[in-house]
Amino acid sequence: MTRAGITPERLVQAGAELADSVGFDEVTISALARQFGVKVPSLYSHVRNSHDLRTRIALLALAELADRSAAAMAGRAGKDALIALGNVYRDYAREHPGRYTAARLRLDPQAAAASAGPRLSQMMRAVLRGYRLGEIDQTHAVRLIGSTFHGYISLELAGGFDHSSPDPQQSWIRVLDALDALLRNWPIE
Amino acid sequence: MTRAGITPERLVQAGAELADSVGFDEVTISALARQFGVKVPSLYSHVRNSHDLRTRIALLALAELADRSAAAMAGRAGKDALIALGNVYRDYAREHPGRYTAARLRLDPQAAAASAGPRLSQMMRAVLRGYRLGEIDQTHAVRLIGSTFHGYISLELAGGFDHSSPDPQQSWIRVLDALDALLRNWPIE
DNA sequence: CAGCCTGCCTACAAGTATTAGGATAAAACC
DNA sequence: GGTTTTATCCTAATACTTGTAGGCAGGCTG
Repeated sequence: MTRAGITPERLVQAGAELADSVGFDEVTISALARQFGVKVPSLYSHVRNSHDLRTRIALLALAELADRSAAAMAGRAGKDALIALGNVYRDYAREHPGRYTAARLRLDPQAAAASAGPRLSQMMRAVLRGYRLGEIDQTHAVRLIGSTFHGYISLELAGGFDHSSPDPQQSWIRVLDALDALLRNWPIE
Repeated sequence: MTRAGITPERLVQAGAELADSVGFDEVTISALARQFGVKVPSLYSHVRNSHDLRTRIALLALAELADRSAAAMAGRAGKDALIALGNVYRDYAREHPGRYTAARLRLDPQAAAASAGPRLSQMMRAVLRGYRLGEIDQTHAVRLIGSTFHGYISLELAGGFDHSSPDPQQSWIRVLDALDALLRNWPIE
């Protein structure tokens, strides 16, 4: 019998595309086997188990996100950088909802450390170099920005803004404006 | 054989508790049947299917959240109200992580309309009465606050702040401060 | 007390995850 | 080029989940 030529990479790629089209939760070993025209147990030569597969998709998503972020951030600072980073996250989530969800998968510490996650954190800190914040306030600010980005994107993705005006795009711009204003004028207690 | 005395209410309650202890995704008809010492198909007399069960848990969570919010908001305004509402969300998520996750389940339009969701929206808008915002800006602000609350809580719940100082509690306070400052000084374009 | 309904049951079908072990195509080696 | 090895795919089997169909009997209703 001719071999299907499956590799872990092709599996992860197909898994990522499947996630984007039917949702990350629906990414299943069986569905992938069907797609490759192969029996289910065959995939266990390439991937340890379901969790392993999902983790790899998460790693792919994190890497793609970090790459896009780095490209967008290059040569920008201050509000420009903030907007660029925000748009990278939001656009990625809209283009690849399944992968964006995957990127939020909780990784075990070692996998997390080896992932592109730290690179993303650095990008966030880089944005803050354009604002004058103390060491500790920088951490608070990273958390605020991360929360706001993620919160907005996840609500928008879940359809939370579907049935109400005004245009989410407008709100997004206002959110970025608001974050910038906040960082420029960080409240000191 | 003696009857187990199962009702939809008891099922949903047990499901909510199960969600809090092992995660909303792990709430399964089988697990509940085991817990009630009953065969799996028996539960289908009380609940239409798995989706129905999950929806009901979501409705319970939304109602609890709305009740707590209403209680906390009574007699408060401005920053006080903002902080109270934020803490309700955060505390609820920490006490009942499974239910909080359930509350974010996407409901079909009719279920959503009949849920406590609208009550929660009203609460959010009530907070904004303490700040002077135009009609449209109010919607932007609702989205910003909702995003920030949800984003922060979901990152904290996912353990995103686990391995870095400072204390998340401090960051949370700063986030609330920041939101208040922002609303008081809403950027006009 | 008779009958009916409801709450639980058994039996079954289908989908998914995972392990064990076998067969063979393709690659590696002499 | 032939042989050995390895990796890829297979069948078989177990277990768990959802869901449907239909049966039996405990307890309420007339």
